[in-house]
Amino acid sequence: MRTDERIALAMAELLRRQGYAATGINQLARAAGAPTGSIYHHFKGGKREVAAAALRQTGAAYIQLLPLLLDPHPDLATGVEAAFAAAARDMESTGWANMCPVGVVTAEIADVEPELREIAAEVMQVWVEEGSRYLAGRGLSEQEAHTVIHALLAALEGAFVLARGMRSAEPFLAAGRTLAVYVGALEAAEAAAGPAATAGAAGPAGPGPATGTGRPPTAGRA
Amino acid sequence: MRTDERIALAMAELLRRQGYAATGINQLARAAGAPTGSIYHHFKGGKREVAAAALRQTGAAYIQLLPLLLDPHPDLATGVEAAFAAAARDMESTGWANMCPVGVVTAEIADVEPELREIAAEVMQVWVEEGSRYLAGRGLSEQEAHTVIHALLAALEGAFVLARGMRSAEPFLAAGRTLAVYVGALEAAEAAAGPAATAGAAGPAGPGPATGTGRPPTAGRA
DNA sequence: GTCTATACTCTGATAGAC
DNA sequence: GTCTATCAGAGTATAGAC
Repeated sequence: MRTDERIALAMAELLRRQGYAATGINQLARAAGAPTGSIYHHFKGGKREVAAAALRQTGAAYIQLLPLLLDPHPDLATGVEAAFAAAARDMESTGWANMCPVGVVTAEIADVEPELREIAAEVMQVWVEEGSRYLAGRGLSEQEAHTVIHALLAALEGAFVLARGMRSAEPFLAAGRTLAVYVGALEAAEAAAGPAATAGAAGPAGPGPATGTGRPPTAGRA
Repeated sequence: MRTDERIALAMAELLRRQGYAATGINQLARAAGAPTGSIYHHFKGGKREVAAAALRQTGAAYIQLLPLLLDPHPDLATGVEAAFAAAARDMESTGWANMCPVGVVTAEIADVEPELREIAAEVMQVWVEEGSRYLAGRGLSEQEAHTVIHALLAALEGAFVLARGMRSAEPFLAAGRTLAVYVGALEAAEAAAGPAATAGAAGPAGPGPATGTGRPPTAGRA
């Protein structure tokens, strides 16, 4: 692996464990196996530029997990619930430390480091765009895909925080269940209304398992 | 206001804007209007002890908002949606900076400051207990109250993070809508099953507005 | 490109006068 | 209890040999 890649990767790992302010250049150099001089050679902007590269890198990697986790499940609802359970297992196996660096940095220093906040915003915007495009491809309307991806990302980042504090999988499981129910109701409604409009890659995609009431959850609430 | 209260309050304010590591003692002294010596007089544990006091203080204050925000609404569903909308407005009015200090500190330094993580865990545990007790008092079963409060807290903390990064109210609105739909379905189910068991403080508490299908969202999913 | 040595600033914390 | 002066150490960043 190239040196600059090693440095950015080490930074991402440190960011999600201790945040930006608590991460020092010397510590980063040790973790990356490179002297401090190399860091400033590859990243003339110093610590901030390394963090920026780390955020972009992990942001791009994270959104690829969405199709990877949801594609195997024929209906979105069970896929969402399984994805949250998988996130819980992953975090528990790392001692409740493996949070998302983008979330950590945004929470920590959004106001004091405007440049990093801007990058976090770009990353999140990509999450929303690619995520809602994927969900639309799975049969949700554009508007509902937009709502679901926002709620999903919020629930995920928040579950990271709560699970990390309480050292419990329950935030993930509860968030996964409520979202799965919401998405399941949407899917049932779309299937009942017009399954012809969106010929997704999934096979039969009939109504849910034993829950096919075909009732949308009060589409236009507010 | 007493000096130690002023110090803890100033710390809470700094914590939610820049996190723990980036907040210095001198900055805290300036913000609290007290010299550094006073800080160590009132908090012999130094910076860490001040942060601990700030977390406990704001944690206790935040959970009181739950009944305050939900009591005015006869059904939980609209109350939840309104509460998330209120949080979005509050955050927007402060330039997307007013995050929850407990969430910030937990995300930032849960692993590097075990003592503060422990305190955050205690605060969150109180949130879960008092929150689920309140929700049970509003008619949810104990098990569902437990699930809803976990999902609600996760969605809230996560919405803070996303909204702060993207400077958008949408994470709050989307999270509020999905949770409101979930809670609304629960309420409709309970009302249809047996409205006698839980004689809450609410009045008629009939089925939801124009959505009274009385269909539980697949109670025992997993 | 890699690595060492160092300059300069700021940190948390303390001692002690008032 | 309040406040000032100061310490020892860690922080980022840089200069320059290899």
